[in-house]
Amino acid sequence: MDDTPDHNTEPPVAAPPRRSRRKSGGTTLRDVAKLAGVAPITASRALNTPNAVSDAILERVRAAVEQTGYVPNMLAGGLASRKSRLVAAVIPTISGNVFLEMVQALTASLAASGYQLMLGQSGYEDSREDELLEAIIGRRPDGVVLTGIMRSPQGRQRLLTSGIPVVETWDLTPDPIDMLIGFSHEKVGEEVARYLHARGKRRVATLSANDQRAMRRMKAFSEAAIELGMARPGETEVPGWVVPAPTNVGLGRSGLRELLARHPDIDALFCSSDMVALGVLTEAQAQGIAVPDQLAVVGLGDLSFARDLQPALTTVRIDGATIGSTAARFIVDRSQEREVRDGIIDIGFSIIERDSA
Amino acid sequence: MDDTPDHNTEPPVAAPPRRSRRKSGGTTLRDVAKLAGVAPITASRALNTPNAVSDAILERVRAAVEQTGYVPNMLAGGLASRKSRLVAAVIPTISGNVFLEMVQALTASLAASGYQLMLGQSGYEDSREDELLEAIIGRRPDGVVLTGIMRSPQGRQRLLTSGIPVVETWDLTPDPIDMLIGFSHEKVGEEVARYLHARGKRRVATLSANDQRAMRRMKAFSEAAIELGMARPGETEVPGWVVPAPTNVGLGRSGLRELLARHPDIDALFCSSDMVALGVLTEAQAQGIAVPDQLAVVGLGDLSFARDLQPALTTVRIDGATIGSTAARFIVDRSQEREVRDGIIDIGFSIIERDSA
DNA sequence: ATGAAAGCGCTAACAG
DNA sequence: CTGTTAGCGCTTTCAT
Repeated sequence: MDDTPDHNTEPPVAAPPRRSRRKSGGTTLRDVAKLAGVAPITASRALNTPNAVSDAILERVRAAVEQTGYVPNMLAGGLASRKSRLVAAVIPTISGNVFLEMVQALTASLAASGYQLMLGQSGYEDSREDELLEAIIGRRPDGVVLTGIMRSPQGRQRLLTSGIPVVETWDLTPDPIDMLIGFSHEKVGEEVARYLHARGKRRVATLSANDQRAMRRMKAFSEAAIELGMARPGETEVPGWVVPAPTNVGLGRSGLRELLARHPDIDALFCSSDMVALGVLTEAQAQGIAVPDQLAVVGLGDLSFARDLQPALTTVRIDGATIGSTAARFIVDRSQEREVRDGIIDIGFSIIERDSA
Repeated sequence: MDDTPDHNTEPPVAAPPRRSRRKSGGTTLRDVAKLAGVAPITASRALNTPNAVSDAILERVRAAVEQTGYVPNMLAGGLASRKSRLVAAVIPTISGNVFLEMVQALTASLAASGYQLMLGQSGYEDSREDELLEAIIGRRPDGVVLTGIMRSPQGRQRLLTSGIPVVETWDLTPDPIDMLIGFSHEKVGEEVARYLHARGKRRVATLSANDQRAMRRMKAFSEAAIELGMARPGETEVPGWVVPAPTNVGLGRSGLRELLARHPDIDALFCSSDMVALGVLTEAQAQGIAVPDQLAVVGLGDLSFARDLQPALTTVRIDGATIGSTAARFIVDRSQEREVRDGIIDIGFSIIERDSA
């Protein structure tokens, strides 16, 4: 509170040698407005809602922008409007290749609506996911796309209270945080088991990464296989080999060797990713094992190379592109206060029958 | 220009029923400060420069943060401090797999320093790159990582005047915008030609994506091959086949077929990516062509699967992880006003000799 | 070591 | 359709 003497009859003085922050030097909306001879807000409108402005002014503002090379500061805009036009995505890792299609579609769809993607990699560990979350929420993104279900209660809570639209993907849950685009990993396992059973395979096995979702697929696969009678007497589960995520071709090759050493009689193998499956195919070829007759191979992901392998890889297709573009649409709609109907969807999967099984 | 009557002797009234913007409802630094019984700036210091604050206050602020679940708004912080802690990366496409390692390393290294990555895909077209740029600069990132050299003069200019640290990667140029981490595509072509020549191959060919850098590698390869005497009389260049980027396995398979139809006698093939090379290997196997004896195959990228193929793929290794982590370091250093020495480096490449050539 | 004031560059709210 | 004003939530600058 200033102790201005009460006999001061003038409006508060503007004088006290005021400090001033260094101006960035960059062109601001103010500069543009001044040049165009309008108020800053009018220039703002000319850029953001051109219809709300007369043609003459629109023209002048555009010219001023052109002349100055003005680029709006979205940090400032975002702070004022509470719309950052940023969307964060959390994926376990980009190098597994399984999520590429989704990220690709997400980036593209968002860009088409003027949004940018912030990428975070959690590395299959729930702990890092939690850390990432704080960094993400701090940027006040207009949406968050999660790969998988957010398990950690703190994470859920944080996201919930942040009010940011959330899309969980790549899995199903009865109580999503917000929106959801996924499929049932259990069903995948069951269907693949049925698929192999129908093709006469009776001695099936699994080769899986040790991540949550892959393990659930394999468990369901094993249970369905047992149920279908594809088990030796006394066996309660199907032979399996687990490798660390993210998977790669080498793990597929060594995995097959390990499996064969323990169970030389297996006639079909469900792999947790196409990369592992490629490894299995490669090792089988190297060992002179006939695919699919001697050993049927099923992958997951339908990566771009799957159809072009020799033999062409039978695999479970997850439509990552649809997951990505739908997630983008959900978030853009939400962030523009449009209602999102059917924000919880099971996009399913399909077994693409090719030559390896 | 208010027309306040000049007989007004009172200080401007504070009264007029003032509108107020809806508060976000979220916890702000102010709330935390109030709870801790300190000024906002002190709370700010407790969080950002803990050393500048007494232990007692530090404790109280931390408790208040804990209690309220406060998450700093980095948009606001970035606006005030001119540090967004965001770094933008522009890559042609994520789906080609060649840049994955770099993106992976970039994300990880940045995250370790508290920075986040914004991903933009330009799609191998310079035009989209220009568009992206505006969106990027608008967010005032603390750095921009470009894949390849920025060709467009407007783009260069924009970046230059923006004052944002820029790292161009994956290529060399005498006049980079700012920092540079790359290698010579011409040298790659030459070295591969020499490599094949030394292994007795005399009828070499190329299978390349139509992107700028790949084409330059192939051109240099062809010229070196000619120079080395690996040409039929009158030939001015080596046989080649061009496919659209991004490459995939299918293009490799069909590419080999096309090449063989036109030049049945080729004995070595330099592919512009490991994905294409995998396609070539697959097609060769399908056709019963012996690799490397009948046909040597060299890829580029040393993707994770290269070593595990059968035959293991001889390829040109580009250390994407180093590109990514170095770029991250450069940008973090710069953004913290630390000097970056040797900001222009040629990281080279190496030919990884395996079984396919 | 702590605080008051003044913005960063923009847009929401209200008024004409 | 255009303008005024008051912030968005934080940090800088200056002062103590």
